[in-house]
Amino acid sequence: MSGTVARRTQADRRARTRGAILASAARGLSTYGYANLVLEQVAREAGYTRGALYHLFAGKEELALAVVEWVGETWDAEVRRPALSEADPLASLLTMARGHTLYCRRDVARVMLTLRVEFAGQDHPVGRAVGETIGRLETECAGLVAAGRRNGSIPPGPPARLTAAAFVGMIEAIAIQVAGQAPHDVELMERAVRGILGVAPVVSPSPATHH
Amino acid sequence: MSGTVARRTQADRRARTRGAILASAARGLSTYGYANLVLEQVAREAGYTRGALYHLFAGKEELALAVVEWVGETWDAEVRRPALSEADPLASLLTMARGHTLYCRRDVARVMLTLRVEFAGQDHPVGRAVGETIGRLETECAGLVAAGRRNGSIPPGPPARLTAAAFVGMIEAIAIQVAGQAPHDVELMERAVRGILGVAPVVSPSPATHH
DNA sequence: TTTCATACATGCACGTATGTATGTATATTG
DNA sequence: CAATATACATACATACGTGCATGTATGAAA
Repeated sequence: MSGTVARRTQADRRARTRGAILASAARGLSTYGYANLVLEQVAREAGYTRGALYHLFAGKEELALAVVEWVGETWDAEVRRPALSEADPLASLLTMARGHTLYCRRDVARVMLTLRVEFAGQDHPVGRAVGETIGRLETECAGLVAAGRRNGSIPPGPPARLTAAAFVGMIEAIAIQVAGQAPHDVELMERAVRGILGVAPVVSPSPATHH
Repeated sequence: MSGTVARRTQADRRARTRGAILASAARGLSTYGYANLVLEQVAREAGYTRGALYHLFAGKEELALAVVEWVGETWDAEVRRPALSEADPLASLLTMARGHTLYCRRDVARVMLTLRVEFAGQDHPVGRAVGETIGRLETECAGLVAAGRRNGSIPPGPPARLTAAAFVGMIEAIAIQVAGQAPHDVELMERAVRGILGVAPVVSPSPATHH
């Protein structure tokens, strides 16, 4: 009722705190990775102490898992679903790459890459969670590649699953590498995707152009 | 003189031990990263204890720096120099990408990527060393891109420096993503490089081909 | 307004990994 | 073969961060 924020319900308070800590943890994981992440700092940057953090999350591992899930959901909504709504498989893949480029202009975007690299050689719940998320994405992209090849929009090439793996790893790398360098980030991303899929460049590759 | 290894000079002994620890540390950094690397394990896998390690290296940081230098040198000899000996800039870039793909079939290859990701957001000597190495490489690749565009083998596109950054980040990612999946790793790598550079695919991209 | 539950803060115990100091074996020099 | 330096092992001190237990304040319910 009142315009002020003075009167707040417990549930709202809890959710707000949880969100702040989650966002802080996402930034921290992006920047420092899991091992170097110090919970004291996470809590302080969110405006709380470790007490609040341990009240809302069972521990460091649960916190990281929650961040992974959170980032995964926003990525799903902002990148994956819009891409899948395209009619053509090739268009879906290109839209996904473009969307990811825009998504990566924010700082939390590195979370997945950071965690995946950090836990690549180990058997850790957080690493598994990231791996499963990426794995599902790869499977889906493999389906798009296969469909595109069937309908002729994508020429044949290496196995769809492997092509999809290269596609996912590549858009992750490029997006971060050239993040924010608009408009070239999108341009380079599209070029790379077309390259991986074996689709010819949009601009005439012929040297006969007027110049 | 004698064929046995029983009689060994101190310098030789030192160098051998140093090499073993360096190799072990490289594997460890590849797999676990810097923060998760535990020196006890590094020494043990090399056949020594932490005593030997601390006798040869000032500490964890110096060890990591030595690994970075060591990996950088092998990469320089096995990938960069052969690539630069190509006549055409485009050929150089393609050879570099191919060479890196083969290089990444070994386990130590991840070292650079792992460290770069881990120290991306921080100001750490090891991170700086990696960053400088990659930076020099990017500068060199930017020169190749510019040269290729001048002589017409590479079509125009985003700024050379940015294109080079995307190139380097991408070959790192793809090589690791599809490492060892011969022969598709090389195929996907070449496709991606051509894509980034805007060069048309080798196989006829025209839909008019016989099918 | 009294009572309870929940959000959050503070302080301590524990494990773990680094770095260093000390001890022992192997190689070099006279 | 003595004497010394160097390669390496072992033992200890220290720091740091997590997890948990306890204490305090704020919102809900009677």
